[in-house]
Amino acid sequence: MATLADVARHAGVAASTVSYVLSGKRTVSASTRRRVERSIELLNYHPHAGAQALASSRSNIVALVVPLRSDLYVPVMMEIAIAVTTTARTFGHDVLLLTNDEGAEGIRRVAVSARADAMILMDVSMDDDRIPMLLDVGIPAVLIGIPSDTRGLTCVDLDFAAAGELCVEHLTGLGHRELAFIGEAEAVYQRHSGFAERTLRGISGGAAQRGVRLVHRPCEGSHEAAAGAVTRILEERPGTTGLIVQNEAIIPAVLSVLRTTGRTVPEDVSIVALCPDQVAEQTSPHLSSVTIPAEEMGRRAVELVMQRLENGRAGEVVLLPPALTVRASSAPAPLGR
Amino acid sequence: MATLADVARHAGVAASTVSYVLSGKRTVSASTRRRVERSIELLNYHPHAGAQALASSRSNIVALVVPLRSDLYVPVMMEIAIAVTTTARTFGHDVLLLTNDEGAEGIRRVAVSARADAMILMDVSMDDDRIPMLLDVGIPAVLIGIPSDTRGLTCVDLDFAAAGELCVEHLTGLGHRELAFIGEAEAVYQRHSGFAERTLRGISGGAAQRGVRLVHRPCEGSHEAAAGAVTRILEERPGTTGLIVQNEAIIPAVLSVLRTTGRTVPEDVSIVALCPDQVAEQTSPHLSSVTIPAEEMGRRAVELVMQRLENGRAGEVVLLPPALTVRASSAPAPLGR
DNA sequence: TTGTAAGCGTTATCAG
DNA sequence: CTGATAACGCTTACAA
Repeated sequence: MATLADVARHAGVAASTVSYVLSGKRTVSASTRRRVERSIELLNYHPHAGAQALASSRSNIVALVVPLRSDLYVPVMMEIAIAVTTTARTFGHDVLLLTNDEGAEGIRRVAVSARADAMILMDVSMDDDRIPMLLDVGIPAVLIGIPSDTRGLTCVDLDFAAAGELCVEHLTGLGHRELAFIGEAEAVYQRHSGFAERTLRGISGGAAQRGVRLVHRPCEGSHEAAAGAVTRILEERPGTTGLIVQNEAIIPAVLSVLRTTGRTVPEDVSIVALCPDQVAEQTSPHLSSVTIPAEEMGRRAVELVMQRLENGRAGEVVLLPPALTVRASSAPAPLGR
Repeated sequence: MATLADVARHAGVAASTVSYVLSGKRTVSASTRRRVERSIELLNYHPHAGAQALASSRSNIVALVVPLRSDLYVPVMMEIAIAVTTTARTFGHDVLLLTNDEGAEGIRRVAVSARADAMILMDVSMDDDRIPMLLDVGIPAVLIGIPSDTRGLTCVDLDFAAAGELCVEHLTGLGHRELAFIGEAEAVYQRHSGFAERTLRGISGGAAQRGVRLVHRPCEGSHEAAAGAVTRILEERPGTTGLIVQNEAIIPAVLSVLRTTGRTVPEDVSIVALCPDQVAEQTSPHLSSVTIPAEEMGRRAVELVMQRLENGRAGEVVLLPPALTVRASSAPAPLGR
């Protein structure tokens, strides 16, 4: 492998000049620039990442911490991870993948060893125990998700409260007066996942404000759990005509159970889902839904973290406004009874 | 941040001694070791990753190239990625996430800049254009998936041919004489995805060998596509009683369509899926299936690549034997007609 | 068992 | 506009 010194010698310039040609941090005359570039080409030179990291104290790596729980919807995680990676590349950064089983210790490890110069965290809970560590080591970071105390933090997330309320608004606008919310697994609420709590809050608030009835049922990812939840809702509140579903994994199961029990969507029951568009369009009928803007969340997270890397200041909280797409699963509430 | 020199000074030893205490590459007397460790603790010392990489020409990073297509089943990809990451950690390595949109160039970039010292590739096609680059730059690599020419390569994958044949064997063993195989999207075959081709080959061969009829229908991920495929199969071959499904995304749709058209599973039609256990157990009825051992594939890939990093030699191809779990979706073929 | 010292390949400061 | 050169923090022969 050719080194910078080799290139300098070959081009007949100083090592620093080669470095500056590469970084553009000072002006270089067109002629020497050309000579240097030619030598780089000829010698097939590529800077050594480790040497750069050492000399510049910049690794050009951003770490991404992904959850390894299986009770969250994987495709959204993956889409965020991919958006983070491709966006990071546009800033000349690579992405280091960390799993959450290392916990706060993983954050320390990567920060203190200077393996990464910034960090993005997914699946943030209201009182996330990684946050103290983050603030302690002082690495620029962005959270995808919003904890209860955001002081000194930069966060980005879908405005899940508004998203929940939007679902309620849509259904009540269609005349539905009894709603049910099939949410995430109980464990998700128990660990105070911000997005789950906020969604619930938005839905509850929206229902209260509009004077419509609401039940909330957490639900595991299995067909059986979904069947149980739907059955119980329809037994306890037979007047229920509007269903809001947040656990993407059980969407097919919910539809299947409704069909089995003789309810037609949307004539008897309307459904609104909180899920990626792709999921909403994979069922029959296609679901009216508030999309999870995974790509945008990943992209914005990188943009924010790069900004922090430049001018240092933190404290921004970006809430992405929800958008509801009406598809075939929601319609005016059936008349009378 | 404390440096190794700081620790050496504080402990009253040479820098090299500190280094050797950390790496264990030469014996250090218990007493000085203790002194050094105490200083490390006290000064809260952590080695600088870039400096280590420069001095040792080892980055302790393995790059993982993930596909960004959406026509492959994402949860499997994610499970592999997570298994790779956690296993890499047990070898003291971190994982750099690369997306395939950088193509072969991304491989070169990471290899020549010494950003990673090894590489794992997912979603390998029979004539993958990244392979020449891999051999050219000479970075130790492991493919998850098996190309047609494996010379000089190390690969690991489920034995998809055997898996396909196992499905056929199971169904014919139950007396089914007319089978249909609902496969991956057309595009997957067109780019010669190894796993898709091998599965098809295993199924075709198994069917021919046992003298049973077989149709193969590629299928996109949408409900509509699945409905179309199932409908067409049952129209053209009304005697079909055994279904093999490889595209995990459409499993709910296939079940839904069968129910809609009045066929009961497994009384009228038996189904065997090639999918993760989790997916097979998320439907009603639970599906008999050959599992995709995602965790094992990721883990083995890392083990193999670490082995290559140590003793250099390549050339191993590891085929994981398939295992079929009988659940509620397969039963003896209906009698006569 | 331990110390010395020469790199590793860049960056960035200081001169010119 | 360009050149020299001292860091950057660690590893690893080579000596002792």
